[in-house]
Amino acid sequence: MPELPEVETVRRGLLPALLGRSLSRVVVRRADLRFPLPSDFGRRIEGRRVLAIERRGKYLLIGLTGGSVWLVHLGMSGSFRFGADAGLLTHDHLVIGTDAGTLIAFHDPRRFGFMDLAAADAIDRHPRLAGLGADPLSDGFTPAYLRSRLAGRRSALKTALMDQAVVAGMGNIYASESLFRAGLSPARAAGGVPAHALARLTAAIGAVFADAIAAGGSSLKDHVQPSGELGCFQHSFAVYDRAGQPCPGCTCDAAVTGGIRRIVQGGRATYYCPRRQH
DNA sequence: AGACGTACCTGACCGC
DNA sequence: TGCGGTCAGGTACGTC
Repeated sequence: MPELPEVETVRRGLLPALLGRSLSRVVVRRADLRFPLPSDFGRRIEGRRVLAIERRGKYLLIGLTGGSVWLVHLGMSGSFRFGADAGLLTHDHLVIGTDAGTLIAFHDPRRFGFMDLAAADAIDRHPRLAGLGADPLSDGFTPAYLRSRLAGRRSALKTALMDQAVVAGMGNIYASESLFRAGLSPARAAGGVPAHALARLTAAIGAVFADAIAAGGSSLKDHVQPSGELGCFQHSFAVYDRAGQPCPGCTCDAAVTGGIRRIVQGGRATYYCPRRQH
């Protein structure tokens, strides 16, 4: 589930429950996520107060009193779940109780998620964050930036966009969606895209992410889903997982043209419209 | 440095 | 109903 828009939605959902609160009780039920939790993880965050919840790319940065930052990556299947007081589920690996009485579980069936603790004054040098490219919601994400990062790259444009050093927070779904919105073929050589097309792409990425966050935010009004999960919302995609269907606004007959095409790039599924993306 | 394949883990789904 | 194969929105790491 989690690409940038989902992580941002999770961040916003966690804010009212955690900001300014103490993590009064922390129970580690499974320490072996994608990587082992830091030693004494539970003891080291227990009793700390949450000063800030930020996001860089797909990483959540939860600033705590005592000068440490709790770093969270949701991996492929991680989520935070309210309502753990009604009972824990399989794959609730971490349970947090706040001084307001809220219980929040970190739930991750595939255990591709991971966490770390870092010193706040050295957070920029954290190995997971140091190599991240510009976040598309930041001022630094410009056509000129994208051009400098893609220059000389021979890989396919879609593959390059998913490199976290190029677009922090880009994932497989929104890479296809952004390229559709920009009218660019995912198979183009990344280094050969002209400036005017990169300007379109920069805007398309921003718009696709903004729309997805808006959709998440609106469906998150009650901010606890029926499942109790944060950040899981229905979102309709223009091309992703729609092979054979007509793309939005298409005038051609999908039965004749074949509609949206699915290809595999770097082992990942890519969806695009061969007639409207070049 | 960049590009590519593989590994990690569980669950859902499909065809037989 | 059961079983094997395939696929899934993530990153890291070894190798070329």
